[in-house]
Amino acid sequence: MSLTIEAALKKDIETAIEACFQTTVEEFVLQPTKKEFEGTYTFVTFALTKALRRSPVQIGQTIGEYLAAHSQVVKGFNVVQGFLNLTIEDETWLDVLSAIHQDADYGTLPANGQSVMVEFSSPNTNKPLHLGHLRNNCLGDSVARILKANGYEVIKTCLVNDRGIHICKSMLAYQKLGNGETPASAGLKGDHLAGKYYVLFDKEYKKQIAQLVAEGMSEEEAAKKAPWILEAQDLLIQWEKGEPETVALWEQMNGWVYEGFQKTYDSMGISFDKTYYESDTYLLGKDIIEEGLKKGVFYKKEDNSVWIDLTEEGLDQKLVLRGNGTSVYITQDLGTTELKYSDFHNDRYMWVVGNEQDYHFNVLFAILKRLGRPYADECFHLSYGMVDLPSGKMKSREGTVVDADDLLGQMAQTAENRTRELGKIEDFASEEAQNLYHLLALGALKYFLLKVDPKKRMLFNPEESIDFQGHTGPFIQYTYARVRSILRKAEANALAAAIPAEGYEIHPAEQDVIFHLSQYPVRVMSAGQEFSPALISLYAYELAKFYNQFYAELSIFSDPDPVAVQFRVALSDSVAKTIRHAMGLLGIEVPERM
RNA sequence: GACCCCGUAGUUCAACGGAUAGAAUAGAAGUUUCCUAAACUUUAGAUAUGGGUUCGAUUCCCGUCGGGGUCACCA
Repeated sequence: MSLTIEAALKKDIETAIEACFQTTVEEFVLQPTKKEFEGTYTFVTFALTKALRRSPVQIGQTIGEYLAAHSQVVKGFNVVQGFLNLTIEDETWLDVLSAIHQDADYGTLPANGQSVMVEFSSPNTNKPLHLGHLRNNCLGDSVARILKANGYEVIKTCLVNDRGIHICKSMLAYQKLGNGETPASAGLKGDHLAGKYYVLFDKEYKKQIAQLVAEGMSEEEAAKKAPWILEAQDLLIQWEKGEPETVALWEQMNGWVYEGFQKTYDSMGISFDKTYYESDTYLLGKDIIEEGLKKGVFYKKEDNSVWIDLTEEGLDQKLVLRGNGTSVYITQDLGTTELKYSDFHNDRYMWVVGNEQDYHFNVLFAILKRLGRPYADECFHLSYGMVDLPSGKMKSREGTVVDADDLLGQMAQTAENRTRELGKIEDFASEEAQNLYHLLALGALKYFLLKVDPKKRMLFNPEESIDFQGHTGPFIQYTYARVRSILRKAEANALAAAIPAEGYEIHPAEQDVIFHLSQYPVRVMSAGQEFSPALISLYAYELAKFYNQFYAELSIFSDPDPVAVQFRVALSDSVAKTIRHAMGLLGIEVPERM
C-alpha cells in the first residue's frame, strides 16, 4: 500500500486530467469531504475552469467517470456544484488499516539527519513558577517531542536567569526580614520562600516611594532613590565583585529555588539535556562585539558605547555594549547563542519565549545575519501569547498570579473527587489511585494549555476550574482506558486482532476511524513544520471522538461475524496505539483504567 | 506617537482562498437488562465595522472602532 490514499489519488487525478483533457495541471485542491456529503476526498474543480474551458460540473463529472473506471482506490463518485466527491474501495481501507496495525511505531517519522536545539522554560530564580511558565514549559516540551517524531535529533536546553537585580531584591528582603528562615523552618518549597521575599521587597519598596513622593519628590525620582532599591543595586555590585557573604547568600537562596523547581519539573515530567546559567554566560558576547567592530557591522560612539544600525531591516539603532564596557541583554544572547553553537553544532535553533520579546529576537537574528553566522538563517523564535487572567496580566511581584504548584494540586483534587464519584477504581491501592489523579490532572492541564494555537494569547479564569469533560485531556484519556478495556477482554477470550485482505464490508463508522488514523503521519509532519502542538491536540481529540461514535454504534464482541470481531479488535488496537503516541507528543500519559 | 499581534455562538477554542462557518461548555430534550455514561444522540446560538480583489473572503488588501504588546545604557 502506498504511503497514503491521498498520494495515490493525486497521481490518479493527474493521470485522469491528462487522459481526459490532454493537459497537465500544476496544482490542485484535494480536501477531506465535508460530512454532509458522501465521500472521503473531495477534488475542487473551480480552479481548473479557465485552463480547461469547461464548467466546474463538467470537469467533475468527466474526471469522476475516468477515476471510477481506472483508479484502483476509487469506488464511486458524486458531483455537487464544482466539488467532485470520491468514495474509496473497501479493499483500500483494509490495506490502509493493515499497514497501520503492523507499524509498531506509527507516527514516528524516519530520522532526517538534522539536529535542533529547543530552549524553553528559562525561569528567574527569585520566585515560583506560575501558569504562564507552565504554558512555556508544556509548549517547549511538546515541540521538542514533535520535532523528535519528525526525525530530528533534539537537544532541550534551559537558560536559567539566576543573576541580576530581581534576584538581589529577594536577597535584600531576606537579609532584612528573613531571621534565618529556611524552607524547612517555614514549611515552604524553596522557590515559594524566595518568592515570598520578592513580594515583601516590592511592598516595602512601594511604601518607600510613597513616602518620598509625600515629601515632595517626583514619582520617577523616588523610584530611583528609595533606600531599598539603592541597597539592592549595591548588592548586585557586591555580587559581581564576588564578595563572599553576598555570593554565599545568593548560592543559598538559589539552591532553595532549584530544589523547588526540580520538584515541579519532576511532577510535570519535564527535563532538559543541558542547563545554562546566566551567571556563567552574562559576560559572554564581548568578543563578538570586537569582531563586529572590526567587520564594520557595529560602530562606536564618542562615549565608547557600541551600536548597530538596523534601519535597513526596518528596525532601529540598537545598543550592543554600554559605554562602560558592560553587557546588555542582547550582548549576552549573542554570546550564549555562540556558546550553544560551539557546544552542539546544531542545524537549527529554537527559542520558546513569549511574544513580548518579538522585537528582541528580530534584532538578535538580524545581528546574527549581519555577522554572517552560519546558523543565522536557522534560528526561530517560537513566540507564544501570554496567559491572561480576567483581571489582566499576571504579575509575580504583586501576587496576582496563578501559582503552578497550587493549580496542579487543585486539579489533582478535582480528579480525585470526580473519580470517587464515579467509583470505577475502588480496587486500586492508594498509591495507584494517587498516581491516576496526578496523571489526570496533568492531562487536563497540559491539554488545556496546548490545544490553543501557541501564537494566541489565552484567557484563564481561576473561578472556573479546568474541565474534565468535552474537548479535554481526560476525555481522550478516558477513551484510551475504554479501548484498553476492550483489548484486555479480547486477550482474555483469545480473540486475536486480524484484518482480512478483502471481502469485508466496512461500516461508515469504521471507515471514519480508519480515515482518521491514516491522517496521523501527515499531522505529525505539519505539527513539526508549524511547531504547533495544537494540531496534535486537535487530532487526538477527533480520533477519540470518532472512536467513541464507532463504539456507541457498533458492538465489538456480540457481532455474529467472527471476521468483524477480529477486525474491530485490530481497529481498536490501532486506535489505542495512535492515541498513546499522539498524547505522548503532548507530554501526556494515558491510563489503563480510570 | 511609531511599529507588531489579535477581534468568530453567553464563554473557551477550530476552520491550506472553497460547499450550509466546526467543536466544547453553559441552556433545552433524549440514550444504560449489552464491550467503562469522564460517553453517545437531538436542539438552539457567532465572523467588530465600512470598502476593495476573486467564480468564491472568517482567511488577502485599505480604512474605522476595540483589546494586547514593544519602542530602556532592565532582563
